[in-house]
Amino acid sequence: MSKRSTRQKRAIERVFEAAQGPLAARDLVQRALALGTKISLATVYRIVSEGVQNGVLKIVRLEDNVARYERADQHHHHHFLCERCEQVFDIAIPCELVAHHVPAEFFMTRHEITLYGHCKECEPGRSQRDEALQS
Amino acid sequence: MSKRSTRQKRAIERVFEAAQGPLAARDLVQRALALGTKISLATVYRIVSEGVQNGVLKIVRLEDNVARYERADQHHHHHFLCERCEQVFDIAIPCELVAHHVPAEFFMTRHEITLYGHCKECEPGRSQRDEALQS
DNA sequence: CCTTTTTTGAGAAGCCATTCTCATTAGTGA
DNA sequence: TCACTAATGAGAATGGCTTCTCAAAAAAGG
Repeated sequence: MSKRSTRQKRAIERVFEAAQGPLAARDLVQRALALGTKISLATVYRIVSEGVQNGVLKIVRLEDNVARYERADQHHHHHFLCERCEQVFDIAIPCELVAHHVPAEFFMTRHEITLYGHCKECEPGRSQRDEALQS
Repeated sequence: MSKRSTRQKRAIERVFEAAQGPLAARDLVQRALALGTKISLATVYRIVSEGVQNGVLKIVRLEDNVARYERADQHHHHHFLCERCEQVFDIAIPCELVAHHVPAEFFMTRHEITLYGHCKECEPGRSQRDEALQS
């Protein structure tokens, strides 16, 4: 479907390579910008949609109602959502037992374990997003 | 805050007593109706909002981005989302280990384990919601 | 039963992530 | 470099859950 290589696509690719967890559209814009590539939200959505269709990317949805995207080639893992900076980090938790505790009347196809709390960078008090808004 | 006992509030209370898992606003309307009490979405939202403020109810958000509500007095448990009928069921999974596998740079305040698949009532093929739309 | 005041219902409005539109920009192959 | 298209950007539009508005209904206390 994608016929041309563009600066924007290359930037998004680099952003995903450096990512430590799934990224929302707005994060992708921000990080591409940080790499020196101007890109719009519309373009980000176009690029990740195609990635999802190709099977290159996977969508991760947590309870804050924004779609995040991660590379599909990673091994199984879980997520930690920092409720201050709203960043998501990949985490490994052994989950063999999950399957063993599913009642017989359910057919499980997949599971998600999500941790909530705050990350190292975030001090208690106010969110980084708040800080960003003030400066 | 709530000063009067109304048919609607009593119905919602009964619905929560019979529930096997968290319920979305539209489910509450439906089930209250099934009990013979007409109620509007607006009223349901008002009632559950107050319940959440009082600490009687808790909000559960899964990846389908609708708020569901459950009684706050339950012991810790997890959820199974049937991707056909979109109902959520309570499930118990031992989760002591979760806390032990959190990397030191994170401060976890809570966790969620969510299972996805389909429930007993739902045969593969099409969703119950689709069926409901057709009839 | 009556009055007072809260609650409800229906639909409009709000909110926000995501998608669409279309004029402009920029890959690509020659 | 040129011409041809595909891709992008800005902002408008969409969609769906949730909240608001306000006139009408219904608790509650005489």
